[in-house]
Amino acid sequence: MPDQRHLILKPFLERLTSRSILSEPEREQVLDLPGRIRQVRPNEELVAVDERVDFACLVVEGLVGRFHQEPSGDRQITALHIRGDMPDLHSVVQPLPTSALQALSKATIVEVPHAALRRASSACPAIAEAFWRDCMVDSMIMARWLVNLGRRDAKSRIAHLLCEMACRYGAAPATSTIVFELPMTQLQLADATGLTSVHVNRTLKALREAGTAFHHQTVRIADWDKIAEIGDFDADYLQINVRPHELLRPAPRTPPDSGLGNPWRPC
Amino acid sequence: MPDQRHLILKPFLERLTSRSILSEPEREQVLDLPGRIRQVRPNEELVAVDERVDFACLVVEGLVGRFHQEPSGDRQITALHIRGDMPDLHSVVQPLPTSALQALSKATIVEVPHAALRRASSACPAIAEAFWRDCMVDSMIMARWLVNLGRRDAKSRIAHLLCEMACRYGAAPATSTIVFELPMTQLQLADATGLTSVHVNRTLKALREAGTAFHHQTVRIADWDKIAEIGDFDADYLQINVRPHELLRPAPRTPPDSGLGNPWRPC
DNA sequence: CGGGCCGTTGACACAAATCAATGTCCGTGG
DNA sequence: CCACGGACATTGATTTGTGTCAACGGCCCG
Repeated sequence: MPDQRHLILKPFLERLTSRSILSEPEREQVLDLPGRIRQVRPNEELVAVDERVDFACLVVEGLVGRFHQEPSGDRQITALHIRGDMPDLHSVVQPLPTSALQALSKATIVEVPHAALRRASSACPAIAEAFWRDCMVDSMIMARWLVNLGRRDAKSRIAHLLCEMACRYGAAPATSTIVFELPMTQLQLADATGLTSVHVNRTLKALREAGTAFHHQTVRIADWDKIAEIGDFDADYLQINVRPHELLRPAPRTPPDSGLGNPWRPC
Repeated sequence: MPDQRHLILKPFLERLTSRSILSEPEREQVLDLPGRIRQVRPNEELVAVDERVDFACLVVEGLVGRFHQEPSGDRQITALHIRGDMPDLHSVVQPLPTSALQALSKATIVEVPHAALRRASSACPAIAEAFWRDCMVDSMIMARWLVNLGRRDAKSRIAHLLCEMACRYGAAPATSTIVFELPMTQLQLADATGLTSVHVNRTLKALREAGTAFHHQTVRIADWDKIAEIGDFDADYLQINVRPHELLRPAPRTPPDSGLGNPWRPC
């Protein structure tokens, strides 16, 4: 059933090609990746800590998070992943997870064998590079979260997170009212922002006065500029709408070699 | 002067091979990377935001950090890098930085052209994989920092950071007193832990009672177990002393294919 | 109908920020 | 050689943001 498979892998391919340059055969190869579909319920674990995996998870539908559990019982979510994301892509080079992957909502995921991902990436350097780059975008998002937790108060933190998710879902920026589904609870929001669910609740109330509401898993932003300012949000780091050809092609150094060092020898 | 170059690149190669498997010619290729040496003073910027780079920085000596600046003037350090680290390796696939790289102490760095790194990684998939993996270790460290800022109080945060740096410098764990240089100020420590320098000072005083002192850029840990408990520290995530051959070799799926999906076709 | 999970609100406690002053060290220049 | 300025460290008094504890309401689902 290659048709269904293409339907499932298309968002992933689009994610990759939005930031990387892949030729037609390379795209085909991504679309031909095998995988096993799996339906999960809210709070179900996709990948457990210390349990070596031989596949990576692709999110087809729903919201997935990376969870770190403290001995005290406190939890911290360090990443959120939506449809088209492969939260686990790094497990190809790092098969022993140090944190757990868990669904926040009902979700559909596809388990893609590492073997297939490795074959694709070692056969085509461009695919390897695209994988690597995608992992680095996740990393840049995490850096922002670190700034968020380290230097901003509750109102800004939540505003920033809502802005980020609005952009990742493709709903923002926009001049008219923005509405999108964010299938998570206030407690999960607290786990992601390093707050308590009680304080998240109070802060959401305050944000409502600023025209941004989160009710019934739905975010409604009346004034994008305002919430972006509260959250001190700038979407650049998400690398959405970059022009891969413009960004990556211009040769870093002049082709005849830069005179910097040793000549390169093939291995 | 290949001898000097080897001296400089050796710690980097050792970092790579501590977690990845490289053949002899692949190792040679890493050691043959070209680069330009540069001496920097404390607080000097190595890479500025939004300023496209065509090289990656290798830390030969000193301490380097990734800085995010808020409009309010607050700063957050999202990563620290020591000798042998390439804080910038990801710039190979992401040449437009969204945060700045800055020296915390006097430092020696080498600028390695992206062109050379790209040639090495596209010629040898194993090198590409090693680069990718190293970036992912940085990412795992960042995830821990996120837990640190999100869920721990000042004492734990600082304890955790000191533990991490002790391990990365190779000074810990140990049963006897641990002593190592950490060339940063209390203000920089505050910028890394999401605290104020005033509160860092008070917290260091409290940690001194627990047998861990930080004076004159030197950390002295009398009781490793104690400080590790305060910081809720477990070194696993640092991927130090992993056995790459054991971890990576065992084939993820059986060679004759798993029956999961499409046959693989070369591109 | 009842039991959970989630959201909501209030009173209070506390960790960390803020404001402010003083101390120490070190390099520089008179 | 000493005076000076600047960066860093230290300490106290006070404020404030967020956590904690506790109770209640709504809603879905069995």
